[in-house]
Amino acid sequence: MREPRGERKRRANGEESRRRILDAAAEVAGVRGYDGTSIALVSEKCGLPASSIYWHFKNKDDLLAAVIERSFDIWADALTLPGDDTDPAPDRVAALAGQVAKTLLDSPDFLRLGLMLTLERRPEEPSARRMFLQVRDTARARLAAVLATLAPSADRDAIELVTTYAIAAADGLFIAKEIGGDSVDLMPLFDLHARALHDALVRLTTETS
Amino acid sequence: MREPRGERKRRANGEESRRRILDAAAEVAGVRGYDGTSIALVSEKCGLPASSIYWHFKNKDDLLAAVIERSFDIWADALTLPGDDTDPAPDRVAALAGQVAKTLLDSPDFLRLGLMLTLERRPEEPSARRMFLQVRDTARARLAAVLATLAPSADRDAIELVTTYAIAAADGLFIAKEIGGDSVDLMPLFDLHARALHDALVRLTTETS
Amino acid sequence: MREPRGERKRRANGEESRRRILDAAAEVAGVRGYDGTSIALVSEKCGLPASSIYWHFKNKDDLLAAVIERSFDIWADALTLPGDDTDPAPDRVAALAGQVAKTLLDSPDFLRLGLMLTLERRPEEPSARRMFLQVRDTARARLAAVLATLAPSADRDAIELVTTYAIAAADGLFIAKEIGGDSVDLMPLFDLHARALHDALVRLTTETS
Amino acid sequence: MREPRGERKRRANGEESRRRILDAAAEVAGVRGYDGTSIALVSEKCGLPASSIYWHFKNKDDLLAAVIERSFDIWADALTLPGDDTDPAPDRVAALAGQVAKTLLDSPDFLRLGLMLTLERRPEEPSARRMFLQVRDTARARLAAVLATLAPSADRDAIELVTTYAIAAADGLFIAKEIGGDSVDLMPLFDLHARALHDALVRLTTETS
DNA sequence: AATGAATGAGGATTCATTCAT
DNA sequence: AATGAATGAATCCTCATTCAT
Repeated sequence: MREPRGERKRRANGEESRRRILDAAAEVAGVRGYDGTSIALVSEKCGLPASSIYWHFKNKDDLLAAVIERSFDIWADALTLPGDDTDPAPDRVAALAGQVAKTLLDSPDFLRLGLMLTLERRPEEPSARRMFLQVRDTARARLAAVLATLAPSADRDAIELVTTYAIAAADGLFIAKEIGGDSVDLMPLFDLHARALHDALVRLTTETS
Repeated sequence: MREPRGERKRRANGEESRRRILDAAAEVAGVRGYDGTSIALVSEKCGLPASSIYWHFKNKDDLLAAVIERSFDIWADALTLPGDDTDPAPDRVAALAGQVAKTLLDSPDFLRLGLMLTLERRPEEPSARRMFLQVRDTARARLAAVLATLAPSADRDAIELVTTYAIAAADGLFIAKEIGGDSVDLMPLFDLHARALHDALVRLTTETS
Repeated sequence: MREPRGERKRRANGEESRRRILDAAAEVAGVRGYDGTSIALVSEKCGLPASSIYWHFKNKDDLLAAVIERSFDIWADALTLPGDDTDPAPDRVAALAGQVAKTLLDSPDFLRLGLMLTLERRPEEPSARRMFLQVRDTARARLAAVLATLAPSADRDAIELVTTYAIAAADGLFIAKEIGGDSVDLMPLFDLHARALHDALVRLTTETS
Repeated sequence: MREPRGERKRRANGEESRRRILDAAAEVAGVRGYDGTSIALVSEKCGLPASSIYWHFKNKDDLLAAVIERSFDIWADALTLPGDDTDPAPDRVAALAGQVAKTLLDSPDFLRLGLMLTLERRPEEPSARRMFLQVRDTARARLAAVLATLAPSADRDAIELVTTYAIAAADGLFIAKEIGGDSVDLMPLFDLHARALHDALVRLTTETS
C-alpha cells in the first residue's frame, strides 16, 4: 500500500532496540526530568519511531521506571566496596566515601533523575519514583550494614541516624557538584564528609559503651 | 492591608491579583516542578483566567522567577540568625543549624522548587533557575561570613569548603525529610550536622594556625 | 514570534463559534457515530482549530452530549402535537404518527446518533448516551400522557406497554428507512403503525372496563 | 470435535485459532461497534497476537464481516420456525413472534452489531455492513414467504409492507430491551406485535379480496 | 486592570497493518 | 500456522501564548 521505503527495514531485534530506547531515555531523563522527557525526544535520540517505544514499554511511566532500575544496577555494579576487615576504620570510611564520590561522578544520571523524581509530587505517583525509592532503600540497607560493622557496639537507631546523614550529605554534595561544575572539587568535600561520619561513629561507640 | 473597610467587595486590584497568582504558582511549582507547572493549573488554583496571568507576568519563566524570588525573601525573613558574639562557638553553630532546619520545615516550597530547577537542564536556562542560583549564592555568602567569624584564623578556601559542605548537607537533609516524611526526625540530624561543622572549623583553626 | 497571518484573525465571537462547532459535530456524529466522530473531522468541518473546540467544550464526550441535547430540542420543537380533543381518536393517533414520521425524516441526526449511542456499550458510559436516554425518557413521558387521554379507562401498566411498543416500532421504522432509503415509503408504514396502536388502545379500554 | 483424545495439549491448529478470534471479535464488536472494535482488543481477548489475526483474516473489515456471517448462522439455526400448516393463523403468528423474541434475547450480538453497522455511514462502506444487509435480506425473504402463506390472497406489495413493519418493530423492541434491561418484559410486547401483524394480514385479505 | 476567545505546536498514546522469521 | 517487532498515521487533549475588547 505504501512504498516499501528505500532504506532496508532493519532486521527486527527486540533486545537491541530495547537497549537503545533505554539508553536514549536515560540520557534525556537524566537531564530533563520526568515531565521534560517527551517520547518524541526519546524517539528522535534512539532512531525508533514513538510507536515502537510503546511496543517495548507500556507507557512513559513504565519506560522511566525501567530507566531507573537499570541505572541503579549500573551504578551499584560500579560501586565495589573497598578495603577489608583488617584495615583501620577511618581509612575504610574514607575509601568508601571516595568510591561513592567517584561513581556519582561517573554515572550521575541515576541519582539526578532519582532526586528529581523524589522532589516532584503529582496526583498519581509515577512508578519510576517508587522504583527509585525502592532501590535507594536497598542501597541504604547495605550502607547501614557496613557502618554497623565499623561501630559494632552502636545501637540500631544510632546507626540509622548516621546512615541517613551519610546519604543525605552525599546527595547534597552531588547537587553541589551539579551546581558548581568544575569549580567544585568533590574529593576534599567527601574527605570532610568521611571524617564527619567517622567521628560520629566513634562518638556513638563511646557514648553507648 | 490597604483595605479601608472590611465589608466592601474589593474591586479589581492589581496588587492583590498579583499576590494570588504568585501564591498559586508557588503552591503548584513547589510540588510539580518547572515543566509540571502549567499556566492552566495556576489559573485554576488562583481563580483568574490564564490571560490575566500574562497581564501580570511576561511569561511562565518570568512568573516562576518571581515565585523563587518571593519564596526566598519569605524564607530569609524567617531565618533570624540567633545568638550573639559572646556565646561559645559550638552553641552558636548548633543554634544556627537548628534555625535553618526549622525554616526549611516551615516553608519548604522555596528549596524544593529551587532544587528541582537546579537538577533540570534545558536548552534555554529558565530565568527562574538563574534566580534561584543567585539568591542561593547570597545566602551562601552570608553563611560563609558567619563561619568566618567562628574560625577567624582559617583561610578563605577552607571556609569555602566548610560552607559548601554545610549547605550541601542541609540540602540533603531536606531531601531526606521529603522522602521519609514523619519517619525522619530532622533535629538530631541537624545536631549531628552542627557537630560535624564545628569539628571541621576547629580542625581548620588548629591546622592553619 | 510567528508571522501574524495574512487573513485577518476573525473577530472572536463565542456564541457563533460554539454554534458552528455544534453544527459540524451534529453533522459528523449523526453519520459516523461516537467513535467515528473525530475532533479533527469536526474541526475541519467547522473551520476552527481543534484547540478551539476544547475552549468551548470540555472534551469530546461533553461536545457530543451537547449535540444530543440541542438535536433533541430542535426535534421536539418541530414536533407540534396535532389535533384537538374533539377529533375522533383514530384520526388523532394517525395524525400524531404522521407528525412523528415527518420530523424523523426532517431531522434524523438526533435519533440516528441516539440509537448508535444506545447500542454501544463502553467501559465508561459517555455522557452523550446518558443525555440521550434522558431526553428520550422525557419524550416517552409526554407520549404516555397523550395515549392516556385517548384511553382514559386503561390502567397505568397497559399504557406503558403501548407506549413502549409505539416508540419501539417508530425506532424500527426509522432504521428501516435508513436501510432502505427511497425504496421505503414511511407513510403507509406509519399508517399501519397508527392502526396497530389504535386497536391496542381500544382493546385495552374494553378489556379493563 | 476433531480431538481424538482429551489429554494431549493441542498443537497449533488453524481451525481452532480462527474460532477463538471470531469468538473474541463477536464479543467485542457486539458491544463496542465497528470503530470501537480494535484489533488490539480482540487480540487481548483471544490470547493470540495481532499479527495472527491478520494471518486468518485479510483485515479488520474482513474479520467483522466474518463475525456477522457466523452470528447470523447461529441465530438462524436457533430460529426453528414453529407450528405447521394446520394450526390456525393467529397462533402461528404469535408462536413465530415468540420464537424471534427468544432468539434475540439469547444471542443478541448479531442484531446489536448489525444495527450499529446499519446506522453508521462511512466513506467506504465496510463489507461487514454489506454482509449484514445481505443476510438480513435473506431473513426478510423467508419471513415474507411465511406471511404470504398466512394471507394467500394478499398481493405482493401488501406482504412486503407488513414484512417491513414486522421486522422494524422487532428491531425496535430489541432496542427497547437493550435500553430498558430487566424493566422491559419482551413477551407481552411481542404478543402485542403479533396481534398487530395478524390484524394487518386479516385486513389485507379482506381488503384485496 | 482584565478577560473571553482563539491558535499552532506538541503532548502521550493507540490505530490498522506489514514483514521477516 | 504463527508471531515478535516495527511503523506512519491518527487519536484525544494540553501547552504557552496572543489579541481584540
